[in-house]
Amino acid sequence: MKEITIQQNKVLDCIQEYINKTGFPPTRANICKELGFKSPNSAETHLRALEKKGFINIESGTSRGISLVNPVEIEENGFPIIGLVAAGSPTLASENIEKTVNCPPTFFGSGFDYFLRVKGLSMKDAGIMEDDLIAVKKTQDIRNGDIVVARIEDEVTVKYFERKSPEVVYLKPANEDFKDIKIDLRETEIHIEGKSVGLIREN
Amino acid sequence: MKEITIQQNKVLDCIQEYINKTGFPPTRANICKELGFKSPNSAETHLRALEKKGFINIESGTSRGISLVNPVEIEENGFPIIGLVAAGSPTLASENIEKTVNCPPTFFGSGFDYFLRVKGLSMKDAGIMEDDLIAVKKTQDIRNGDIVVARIEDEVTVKYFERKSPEVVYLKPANEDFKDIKIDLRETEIHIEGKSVGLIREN
DNA sequence: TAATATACTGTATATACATTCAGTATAATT
DNA sequence: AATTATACTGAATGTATATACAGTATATTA
Repeated sequence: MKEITIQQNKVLDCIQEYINKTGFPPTRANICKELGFKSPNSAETHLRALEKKGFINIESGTSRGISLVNPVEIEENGFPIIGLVAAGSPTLASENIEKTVNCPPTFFGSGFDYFLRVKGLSMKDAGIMEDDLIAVKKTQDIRNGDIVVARIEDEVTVKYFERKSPEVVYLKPANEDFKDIKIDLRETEIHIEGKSVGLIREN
Repeated sequence: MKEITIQQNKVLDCIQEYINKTGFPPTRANICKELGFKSPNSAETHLRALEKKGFINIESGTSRGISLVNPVEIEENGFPIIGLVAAGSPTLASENIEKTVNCPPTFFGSGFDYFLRVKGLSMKDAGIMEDDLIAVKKTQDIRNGDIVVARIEDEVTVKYFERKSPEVVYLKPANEDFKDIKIDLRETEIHIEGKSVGLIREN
């Protein structure tokens, strides 16, 4: 597998996307339309180059006869595990990523963005134990009773969310040893990083 | 999704196989060759029927414009989910399999064999809640404190395992509302189906 | 009893598509 | 200095392909 040029890579990505979108490979004309080429021969030459370099196969004389040599598996996307550090926002910056977990994006239904490793036992009665991995979906669509990943200043916690009034939010632990956190939005800023849509426990 | 006829099903399978083999959908002529039809219209009418019944989409005026509505995922690593019924051994027989989950075999470290859907809250203090999926590894290598899937007669339960003496085994729940189960091996037979090596919670 | 769905063969045709040929231009090799 | 690869436009062409139309036949439904 030789090196690939920027344009050739665009064509390769275009083929992948087209297949994902439609279920069948694109024609030369389709590729031209997607990438703004004005001649089908532009696509043709790129396809020949990609074939020569081993990225695709072209079935001669066959419409849409393009097949990817190494099809990108739909679940090739590893999901990052982010450590729940006491301070700081859980960012996707690489220095915060413990490792990545290979699992289908639809593993927990509607999709999620990353895993968060839980510290402490404040949610133990919700079945969330120390070192569990919470599947977090980045969203602002939070309802009362949802388990959210919330950030107050630099402190990140996982708690039940409950909005009592427009100004008052409660973050409730699921452990009698911990107390509810009452937040007056007029005094304190709160960031909802996302909500928990699933859980994985290793060992 | 209406009922499908035998011939239509053959055509549907043919499309799936063709895509798996070549990477792109078949033409009417391809289907005819595969299934022995002598007229492209044979394929055409079957395709129209399949489209009408919702099994495929056909992009009009487009060569090979067939796409499967429910593509069979290439589940190389599908693990079965087995319902934990009150009675009976959790077998891998297809009638007991809810569905399969696509995840890497090494997801929980050393490997596992199937998922068991948990009923009841007897292990709630161990963070195992109703409807959680326990990753079960079939093994007899059980140590005190392991969470095991045990079968007594026809009853299957998930509990902590503790062997007090060569003749006495305790199955301990993680919930104060439940009592320890004491088993005298001289009186009662106990089968260890495996032990829990991980957990998944959906939603 | 007429209509509709299934299951085919066989012919015909407009067009969707692959593919070649002729150019232009730039950059990297040899 | 001559190739070779990249990166395009533009036009032309044979054929691969979808798709309609005309039949034949059986079974099911209204």
